[in-house]
Amino acid sequence: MKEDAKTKLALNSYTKLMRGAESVTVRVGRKMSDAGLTISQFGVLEALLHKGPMCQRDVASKILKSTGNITLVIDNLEKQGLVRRERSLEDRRFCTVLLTEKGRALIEATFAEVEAAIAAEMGVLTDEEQETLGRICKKLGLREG
Amino acid sequence: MKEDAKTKLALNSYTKLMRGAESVTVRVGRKMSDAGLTISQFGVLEALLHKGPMCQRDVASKILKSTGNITLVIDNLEKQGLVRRERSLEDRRFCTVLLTEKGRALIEATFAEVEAAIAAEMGVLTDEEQETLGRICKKLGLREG
DNA sequence: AAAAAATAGTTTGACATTTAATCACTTCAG
DNA sequence: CTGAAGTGATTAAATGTCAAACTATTTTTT
Repeated sequence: MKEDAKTKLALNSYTKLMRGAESVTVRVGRKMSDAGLTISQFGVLEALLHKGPMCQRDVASKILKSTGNITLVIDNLEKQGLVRRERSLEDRRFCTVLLTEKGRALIEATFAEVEAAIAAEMGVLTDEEQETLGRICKKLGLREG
Repeated sequence: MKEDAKTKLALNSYTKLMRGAESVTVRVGRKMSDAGLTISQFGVLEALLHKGPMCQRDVASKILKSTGNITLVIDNLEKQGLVRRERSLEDRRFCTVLLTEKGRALIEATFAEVEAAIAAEMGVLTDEEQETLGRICKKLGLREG
């Protein structure tokens, strides 16, 4: 294959990848905003639900965002009474972030809806296509840089 | 297949799709920020380069952003002298957005780099994988809602 | 022609995001 | 023990993002 055609193929599949991912993100994200949560807020609550309380640094790495960002996201969640900060006593640099009851109820309900939405989105693909997509995307994500 | 396993498969391929897309976006985006452009700014300049001058509404739909957003992005590009607005004389509601010479030079150089980066990213996949990925992602992007 | 509807763009307000600077606290070396 | 270096969190500044309200202009209705 000529270099030119190779580049064309790459650009083409890149564009479809981005459009497809964006498309799914928007539609799934709607479930989160219906619950009054942004994507980041959802990510934080979901991490706390499934991994338990953790410090902000861990939250940040879990949802792939900067720690500066997390401070603000957690500020906003705290204002809504969905999470609570606890300054660690052993090492006072750390904050442990915990779900409140209200936060737990909200994320449990919302997570179920989001999960259903994801299943519906991916459901337009056959099982085999989903497996293939997963395998190919994993290759794309592996590289460091 | 049980419903539960189906959901699991969907969540799994969804996660890999998002991680893969994010990963590629970050690495390709680095080429843009090296040129002092944000992803949105790059998108606007690229549209103008390849489609010619157009009004803001068309720019917005081209890069899938809101018109309120485009106003700001173009404001910032204009400040940097990369684009120019011209209020249409036939219908004064429209602004035509044009590349300046400086803008054209910058986007031509940057586009070449980005194109190369995309080719490199997608190059970890075989040609067949790229075709398959494109086909599957297209299915994901088609639905409305 | 006047009123109503539609359209392009702008503004505003709330949140997100990154990078870099800074603060608070802990650890470690001398 | 004390000063330096390291680490978690916060803050600040710049940009982006959307939705919703608003302005200006044009088109459509009546």
